[in-house]
Amino acid sequence: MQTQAAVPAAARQFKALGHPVRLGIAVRLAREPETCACDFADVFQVSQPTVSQHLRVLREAGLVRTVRRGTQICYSLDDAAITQVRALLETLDREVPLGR
Amino acid sequence: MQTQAAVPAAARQFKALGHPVRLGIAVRLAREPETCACDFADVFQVSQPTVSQHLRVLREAGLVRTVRRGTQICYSLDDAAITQVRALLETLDREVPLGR
DNA sequence: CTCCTATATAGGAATCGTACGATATACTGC
DNA sequence: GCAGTATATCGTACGATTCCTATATAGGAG
Repeated sequence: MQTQAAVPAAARQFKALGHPVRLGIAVRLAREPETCACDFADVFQVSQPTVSQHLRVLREAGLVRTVRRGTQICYSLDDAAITQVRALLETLDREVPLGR
Repeated sequence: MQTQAAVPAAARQFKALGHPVRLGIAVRLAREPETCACDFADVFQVSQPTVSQHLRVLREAGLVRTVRRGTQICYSLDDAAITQVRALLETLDREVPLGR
């Protein structure tokens, strides 16, 4: 039973996803892994430092990984972390299906 | 494809779950539906008004429903909302399983 | 109506989050 | 080395969040 001790860590992850720009970044990374940081500023209409800061929040929550590719840095979702968040959310749900 | 427009609404829900007390309340409500508000103050070691405020955040995010039962007010998770959050999270996950 | 319990709201203090412009760091290519 | 591009960090302003105490509101019992 993870349910008790996992709460603070999971709360940090939910918090990280709790901003439209960061959730938007996550959604985009799901569709297009290894997206480089520079692409987000245009898409979300915020400055480069703001993007960088949001990426840092996601990184510190363990939700994304990075790979340097020459001068640019490419971000991807950390599948293990996403699965973990999903797992907690499933414990909240009594309408279990949705399995796709 | 909900993915685009659903982001701001979902971000609000993630944000609501992004606090240890509120996530803790949600976890507890999953195990014990119709828990009355007064029970939470003891469990989470915060004052009654603080609990009330956290419950308000959850309510305004659409994550919980309330039922008045005499002088006390009982909270339950809104299963539809939880399922919705889960759905968005599944679009982030490539390791689909976990279906229980 | 009065008293008691349960919950919500108001007000305020401390802290955190979010955005920006300016600047620093890191890599590439010459 | 220097110049250019890509990211990160610094500094800072402003608004939001979180928690408390004090107070208001709502319902039940007498």
